Amino acid sequence: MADGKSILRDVAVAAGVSLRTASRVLNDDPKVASETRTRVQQAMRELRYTPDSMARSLRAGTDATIGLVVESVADPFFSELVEAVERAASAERKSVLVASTHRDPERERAVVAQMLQRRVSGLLLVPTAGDHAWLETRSPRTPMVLVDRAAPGVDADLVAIDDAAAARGAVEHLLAHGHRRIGYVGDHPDVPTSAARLAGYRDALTAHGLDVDELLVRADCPDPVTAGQATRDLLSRNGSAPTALLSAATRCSLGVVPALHATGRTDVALVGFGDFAMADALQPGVTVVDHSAAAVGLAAAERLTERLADPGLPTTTTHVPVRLLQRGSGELPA
Amino acid sequence: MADGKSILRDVAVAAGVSLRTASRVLNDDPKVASETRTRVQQAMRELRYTPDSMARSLRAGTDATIGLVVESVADPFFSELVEAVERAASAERKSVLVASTHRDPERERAVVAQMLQRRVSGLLLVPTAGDHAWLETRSPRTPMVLVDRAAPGVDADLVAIDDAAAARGAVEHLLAHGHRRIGYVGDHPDVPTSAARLAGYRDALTAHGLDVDELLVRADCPDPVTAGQATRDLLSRNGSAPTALLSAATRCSLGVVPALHATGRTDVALVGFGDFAMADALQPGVTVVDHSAAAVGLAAAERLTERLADPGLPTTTTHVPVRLLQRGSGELPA
DNA sequence: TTGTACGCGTTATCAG
DNA sequence: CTGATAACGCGTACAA
Repeated sequence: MADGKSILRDVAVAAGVSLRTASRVLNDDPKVASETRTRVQQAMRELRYTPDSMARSLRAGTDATIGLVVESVADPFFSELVEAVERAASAERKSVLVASTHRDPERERAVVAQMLQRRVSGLLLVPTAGDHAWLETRSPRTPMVLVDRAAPGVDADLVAIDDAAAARGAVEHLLAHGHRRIGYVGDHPDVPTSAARLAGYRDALTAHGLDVDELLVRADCPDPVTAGQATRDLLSRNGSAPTALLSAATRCSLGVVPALHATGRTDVALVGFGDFAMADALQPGVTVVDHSAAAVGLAAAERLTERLADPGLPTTTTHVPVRLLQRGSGELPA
Repeated sequence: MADGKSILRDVAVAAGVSLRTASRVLNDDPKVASETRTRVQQAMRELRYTPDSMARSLRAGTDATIGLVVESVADPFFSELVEAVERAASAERKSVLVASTHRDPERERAVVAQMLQRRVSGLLLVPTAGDHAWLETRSPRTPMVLVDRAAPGVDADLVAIDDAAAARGAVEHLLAHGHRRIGYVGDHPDVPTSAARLAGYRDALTAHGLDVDELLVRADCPDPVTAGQATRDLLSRNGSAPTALLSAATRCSLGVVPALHATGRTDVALVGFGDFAMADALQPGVTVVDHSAAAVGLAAAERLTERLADPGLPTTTTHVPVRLLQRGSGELPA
């Protein structure tokens, strides 16, 4: 009757057993007479007993929560990732604590510290750029899986796409369609992911016997605005303008696409990294390397579950496959 | 040295004071000699002491966490909302626990129960459709703010946009541009938000002396696919096809826009509810009622903070203003 | 100003 | 199979 404020001791008293026994029933301990068990369970129901997660966590030393730290929860890629992680976590009856770094290493340290302090059972981290050796000294060696990119200075599991291979695939797609002057618009190479994509781009070109024209490489676009500007710059190069572009991040595509449309240069082939809403409603549709955030999130959550089960596991790197969604951008105009 | 496993007692011993004093320093209790204080703080630093949030929460009876339950974290609207809430929460030094209902009332009950059980300090809830009287019986009367829509059967704060007014504004925009046959594509009216938008649509039309042609109303589109189909249906009505459409949800726009483009009917004026990436890159740009999720999230978080400070506050409804982003869709073709 | 002792709700150790 | 009792790490009456 004491709605909600019923504690395990109340249940024990009501069922006429000791606290320990009530606890056993709560934890499905087999060593309890089935008759006693049903009596306790009945009491639990009548008292609307709800276990106190705080107390359990304090006792257990760890909380049934997984911490997820991404760049920005609002980013379409990461929000899809969050969703996948939440799905996987809830299947494991765990809650998800989220936080965004906004690419700020200090904020990253703060939110990670907060989560460790809360004794999350595991941590899923999309690291910012820069050294992460400080993570090695994390007090309770909380199981951790790096997501989407590695972090220099830390030895931990990593779940990501094979960026270099994906970029190579994208470039090869354009090459196969006859393009020879392929521009690159991407984020700074100090983000490992971006560096790998740029490397893949270069590799694909040289593997086909082409020189990389550095003037066509704009690896300095952290946001849509600069990406749009870079696009206009590239297209205005008289005589040496690219006939195709590789946009190495969704964020970049969000600037490249409008720039292409605004300048009327929809004849320029485009392959983007990461799918986005409306990509196929545009004319022409944008071919994308579909960087499934859901697949990455799911794989990361699964890896974390494995590690939680056996903390002694050697650290591994898991590459989530990507696929190219062809949407009619990519043809070389006659 | 005992890295991370240092507990407050260790600090006390190291500083040569009692546990009580160490606790006082930790909580910035003024009643402690400044000399003693610095000694304790030094000890904390040397031992790399980190307070155990679990223990504090257990003692305090409530956790420095706010629970946020939305429809789907991956939805652009809600992910922006989550981001805003997280920002506001971190300013209050609180963590955010997220969960998605996926519009499933059972899942909603489960995740809400889980959060209450975790003793979140407050709850931000985007309720599913249907009765929520069960929420009134929540054990510890956890402070709660409903977000984006009301929930029948619960008396709680609500932070949302004025859906009816926003829909009226959108329709008036189209009327002002000369349209008289305005179609409606939206979600089911059993979602209160949708019902209000539909009502606003009707009101605006009747206020202008127009009859509502029920054949132009398709309030049965919960997803982009059905919205796209509805769009094609409406446009194929010979002689009575609409010259303009109101898409009452971002999800719907994601189906309406491609349908318009695919059928080449870009002459049909469109006003959408909720902004989305690429809305202005499309030709013509889509005019939208900008339903700022960030503003809603922020306002909700602020309201929750107020209520946490004073649980006795009367419940209120806060309407977050919306604005119309004109983007050149809406003109009546000559 | 500082210290002692108890309790938050659970689980684990040991007896019986 | 079951039951007293001691922790988990911290906050707080109450006393000194």
